[in-house]
Amino acid sequence: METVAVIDFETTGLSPGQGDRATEIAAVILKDGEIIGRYQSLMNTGAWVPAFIESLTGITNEMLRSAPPASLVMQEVADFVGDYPLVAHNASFDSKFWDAEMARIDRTRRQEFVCSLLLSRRIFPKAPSHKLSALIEYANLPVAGRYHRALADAEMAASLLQRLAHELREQHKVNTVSVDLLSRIQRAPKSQLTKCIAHARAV
DNA sequence: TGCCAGGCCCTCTTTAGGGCCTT
Repeated sequence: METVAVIDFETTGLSPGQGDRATEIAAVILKDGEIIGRYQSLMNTGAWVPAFIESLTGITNEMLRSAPPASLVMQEVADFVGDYPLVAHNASFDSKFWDAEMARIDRTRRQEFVCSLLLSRRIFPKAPSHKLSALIEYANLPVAGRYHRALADAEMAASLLQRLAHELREQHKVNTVSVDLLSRIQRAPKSQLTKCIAHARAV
């Protein structure tokens, strides 16, 4: 598989459209099955973190007061991931925050997102749940740290992505797992999934 | 005025509803 950047945001809530902001970002560069680079930073946007979110993530308003400004962090992480395809667990969430925070520094995303949640639903249809923590346990992957902290979640999403690629190669006999194939699998209707994988197997 | 996420996916579906998943 090509080199990809697996990212994870912690935020003040669920929707940038409703005023929610990022509080932490992590990105890991995954190349040839190994993490070769890590970026992690809290970021100060001035937004208030609700008590529930403080409890969920362990990221407090006090911690963010001394964090670097979001504009600096987003410049750094954008430079760090470059043009590598981005991967996230439930990418519809992270892509919204990525695009919203990038727009604030007048930068635009060029690459596509791959979603490990959508892929898991297709490749591990029998998993009891497709939330990240449940999939880590289901696939017997190591817990990288505290859930709901950006670097730990990004590292676990990266190991999950590798396991999904392994499953495609071993169980579905796909010779070459590419980002393009993953993109097509995550978009494939269930009725066309077998056909999609069979086509990839022949390549 | 009043409400306030939104995309995916299943099903007792498609003229819809509700659960999952992210914080």
